[in-house]
Amino acid sequence: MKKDLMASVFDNFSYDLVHIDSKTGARAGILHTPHGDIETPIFMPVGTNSTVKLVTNHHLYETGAQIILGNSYHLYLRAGHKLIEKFGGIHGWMNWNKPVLTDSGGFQVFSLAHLRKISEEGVEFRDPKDGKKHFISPEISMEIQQSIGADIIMAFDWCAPYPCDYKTAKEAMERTHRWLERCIKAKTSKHQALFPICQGAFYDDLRKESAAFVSSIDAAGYAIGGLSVGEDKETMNHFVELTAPLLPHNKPRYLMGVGTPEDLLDGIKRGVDMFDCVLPTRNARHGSFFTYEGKKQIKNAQYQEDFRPLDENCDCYCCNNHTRAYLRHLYKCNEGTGQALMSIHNIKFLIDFAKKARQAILSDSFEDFYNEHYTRVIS
RNA sequence: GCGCCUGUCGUCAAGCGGUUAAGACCUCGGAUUGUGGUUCCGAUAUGCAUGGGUUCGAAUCCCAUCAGGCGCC
Repeated sequence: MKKDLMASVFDNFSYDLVHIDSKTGARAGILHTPHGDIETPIFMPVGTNSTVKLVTNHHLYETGAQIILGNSYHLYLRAGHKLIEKFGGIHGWMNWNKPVLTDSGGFQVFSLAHLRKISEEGVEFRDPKDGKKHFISPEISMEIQQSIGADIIMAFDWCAPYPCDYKTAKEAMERTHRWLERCIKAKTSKHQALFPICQGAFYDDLRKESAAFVSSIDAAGYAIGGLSVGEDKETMNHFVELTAPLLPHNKPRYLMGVGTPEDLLDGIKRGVDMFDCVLPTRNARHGSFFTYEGKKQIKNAQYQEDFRPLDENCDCYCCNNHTRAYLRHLYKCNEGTGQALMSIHNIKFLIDFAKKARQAILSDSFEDFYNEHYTRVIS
């Protein structure tokens, strides 16, 4: 049976594929959105509760962030999407004038597994804070995300766990597809782009089927979901390599929830354009920081009298102003300023890393860039 | 000077004759991937102020010494 071509309606979005690296297939492009252009490959900082934890907008702009994430599930619980709508959507609410992407809450179906019940209709959640029950369906997720008003909104999907038996993986994928059709029908706003999400867990045939399904929909961009959920890197790379080329070439591809500097290299190499991850901010809160020589832990004794910046090749606010010894002191004293400064560093590190990768692609030398950095950047 | 009390990891401590000498903090190391996390995991005292003694067996009982606290001259 031939499926009718569906369209996720959107205005003011387009993607220019500027250059493809001749040796690797890595892509450089520009995604145009109502709140500005996004140069890809891009790393997008995560700001679940309409703030990138510990980082002010002022510093966030300074990192060169071109787009940030919010989470519709968490914003629905607090502060409430209707309240945010009254402030002109998330841009007015948090006073951020660049693009925003909201996740649908689909991932919380996976990450808060013990607090939910899934049915064909949708998912019953329990508020982790007060235990109160809530119900989110594809339609409700669209309603929430339209009120929040991000530029890019995500389909409400079912991210299967890892490991996952074939039957469950297939069920999750098929339901994700049905939910995608419901999302498309429920979405009415034209100033937002809805990204479908490819699922299929860790089965080649399911991944191929899902990639074909989402590609049959006319959308402004496409996401690869359900990866980086506990599998090893080799496995993840295999499924990115399998999936990415099956998605429309003239649209951006977003690998959800990834990742580390080495994951960015691996993803870009396989044709991924967009990444997001909580790691830079979470790691910063826990004291570890990215450098071009690998990840390090600021609380280690070796930094007690280290007068260097976190990374000598970084020009973030933190590296321009403070030493490792000072930052270590702040962590030892449990001063939140240290975490805030290191969050700025880690975010800028990944944003710059993606930007450098982009330059390498534009000069058709991404393979050299990959080889130069891959082993160094791994801890 | 006399009397009483106390001495267990860097710190605070459990232990009251048979324990692999708890636990907490600190210190040290490691995790973290569409954020329920300033979170989670792991390591660290062959030794209980020192020296003797009693006992099959002592951080635990006895004696001496040293150190600290309190009280009285």
